[in-house]
Amino acid sequence: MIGSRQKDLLREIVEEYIKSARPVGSKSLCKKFKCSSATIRNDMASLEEAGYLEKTHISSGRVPSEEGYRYYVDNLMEPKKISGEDMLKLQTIFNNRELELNDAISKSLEIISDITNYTSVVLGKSSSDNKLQKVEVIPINSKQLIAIVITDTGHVESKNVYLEESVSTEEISKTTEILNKMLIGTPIDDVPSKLEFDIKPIIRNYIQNYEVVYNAFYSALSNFTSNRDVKFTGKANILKQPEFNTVDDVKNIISKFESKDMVSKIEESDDEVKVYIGSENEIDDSVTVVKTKYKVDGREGTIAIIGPKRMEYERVINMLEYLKSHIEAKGKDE
Amino acid sequence: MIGSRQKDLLREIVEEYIKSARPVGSKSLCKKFKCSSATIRNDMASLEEAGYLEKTHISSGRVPSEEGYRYYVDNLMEPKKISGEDMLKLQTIFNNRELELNDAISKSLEIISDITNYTSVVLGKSSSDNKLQKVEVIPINSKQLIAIVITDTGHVESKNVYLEESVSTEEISKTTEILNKMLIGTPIDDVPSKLEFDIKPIIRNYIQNYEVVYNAFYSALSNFTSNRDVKFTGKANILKQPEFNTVDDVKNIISKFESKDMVSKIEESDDEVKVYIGSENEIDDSVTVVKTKYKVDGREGTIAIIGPKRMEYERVINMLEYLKSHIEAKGKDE
DNA sequence: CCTTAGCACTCATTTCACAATAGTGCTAAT
DNA sequence: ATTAGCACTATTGTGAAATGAGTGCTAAGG
Repeated sequence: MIGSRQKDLLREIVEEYIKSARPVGSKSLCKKFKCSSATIRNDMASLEEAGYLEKTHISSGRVPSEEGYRYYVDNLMEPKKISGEDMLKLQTIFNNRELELNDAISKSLEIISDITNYTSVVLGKSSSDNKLQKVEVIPINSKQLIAIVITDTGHVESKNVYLEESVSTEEISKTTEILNKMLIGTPIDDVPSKLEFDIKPIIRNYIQNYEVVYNAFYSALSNFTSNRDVKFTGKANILKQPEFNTVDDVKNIISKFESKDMVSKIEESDDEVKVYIGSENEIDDSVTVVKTKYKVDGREGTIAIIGPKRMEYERVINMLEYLKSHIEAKGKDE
Repeated sequence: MIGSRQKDLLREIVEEYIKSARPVGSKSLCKKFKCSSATIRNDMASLEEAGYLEKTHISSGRVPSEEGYRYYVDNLMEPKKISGEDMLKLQTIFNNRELELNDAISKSLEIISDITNYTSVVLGKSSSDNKLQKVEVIPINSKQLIAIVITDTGHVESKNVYLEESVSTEEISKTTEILNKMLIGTPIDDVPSKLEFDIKPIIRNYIQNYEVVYNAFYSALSNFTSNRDVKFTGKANILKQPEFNTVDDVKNIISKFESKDMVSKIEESDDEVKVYIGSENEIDDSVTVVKTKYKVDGREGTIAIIGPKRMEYERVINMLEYLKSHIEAKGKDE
């Protein structure tokens, strides 16, 4: 248990450190707490004992520990409204009806990244409860087709289909007809199994060279589900943060950003804005990831901000909340 | 004019520096040239006079200047075949018939980036001489449609269309019919002007609320031309090069990579593999960009390798040539 | 029991001097 | 044209000394 003045002290230290990026010494807090540096030092010692503060070396000022930030985020931070200035910059984007939702999201994150000097990430995918609305097949030549899948929410994806052997036009259109008849309304995730168990037996009866056709369509239609994309904005911005002041730090964080399995590391399943400090996230111990899931008709995804642990938490959390709500509002009236 | 031994010397110095990344001293070259370090020094002085060599400080060994690299690439480098090892790694990718061309390109560049520790870039766009093959329009609700454009080479793009006011289904399908009748076979670049001058007058006669419909389709169909995409692979790899050994160097090059107008900086219009050393390229004075344009039915683009000026020129040039020819070969038989 | 003044102590940072090293340019001799 | 010899010069590394910010602890006072 820590006392009430100690809470104030912890808050003050965290906020000061967020501003200055320098260890906070006892003397600098005297005026604010109207007491001597020795008193502050005593409280600091308790807070260190409790695990909320750390020293960089034996005679340095104090720096928040991971637990310190966590305590600050959970208990001390006062939920401010998003600042008028920040809001203004984001607003213009969402007021622009011309902009498509995806572009609006990208643009917003660009702005957030620029004004905060953190890195932002958007991960999008088509919602798994999308339903298939139509399959179009367009022949390019005797061995190549294009399959186009449209979902009920207006998402379109196309895929080239290569046939091992030539197949007649009638057989293709026959297959397409069957596919449409049987697949319309099917959730996109269920398409592969439906193809295998319901469609395959039927095609077999109608189509001569059914294996060739079936295989081609199977590979074309079953890859739609896992379509995700990670987009980073402002990788260079986070490097402006003073924590990245050695070559190795910089190289390390850039490599982490390039990592292949970023999707799984970023993806968030919680609707709230969540904060993952240091070792709580999978990217890197030296950063904090603030993220949330958004969901609008037909699409869902994660938006995230990556910054140093010494991050402007209220500001970032507020901006993400604001952004999430605007994405979802804009999504609805599109 | 520089003499024959001096050419050999320049070649030797460039190659040694490429290997070691350290200024090359006169003593280290005695055995190779069977003469004393003083002789080498004399020749070095001439080469420096001629602008091909530089010193990092008054008493350091020599380093190639930009002109030195240029001379090396143009006159001294002996065009080797691509090494068996390098080739093997790339071959397996192009032998895999499953892989789509775009994926094959990405994968190859990933490999090149990994084995060389340089950064690679692919910039793709649909070829400007593509022709429109079909326009599909699919209604989502009374105010939203999806327009799908397919080109003769099998490229598909879709765009959401928002109508300002509700328009009847018949009017939409009527418009679609007109569009298809008049636009099939039109080069994709010519679509906007054809819309304005040929189609608009016709729609006016058939469609009641023609302005709403026309505007929606115009904005949907005229944005297809400029669809390009830059994809970097291995941004972190180039940082392994010893030239990036200060925080500022690293931050600087990463910022350059993030720059918005990368498309124009990377895009190459020459079919040959071209080398842009230092200030010859638009990215950054400290790097060399080796790039070439590739062109296959329906698509064209640029592949590029970015490395330090101290780059393994023959190797990179060979790999790019190899890659380009394989891309174009694979493109043909798809 | 909480607060505070005082003091000894620690560690990071900066500065300076000094030696070692690797290279050059120049001159004079071959 | 080549080379041996020598003076000269930056860079790199090392170690010692000075500075400064900040702590922990003790003892005294509310």
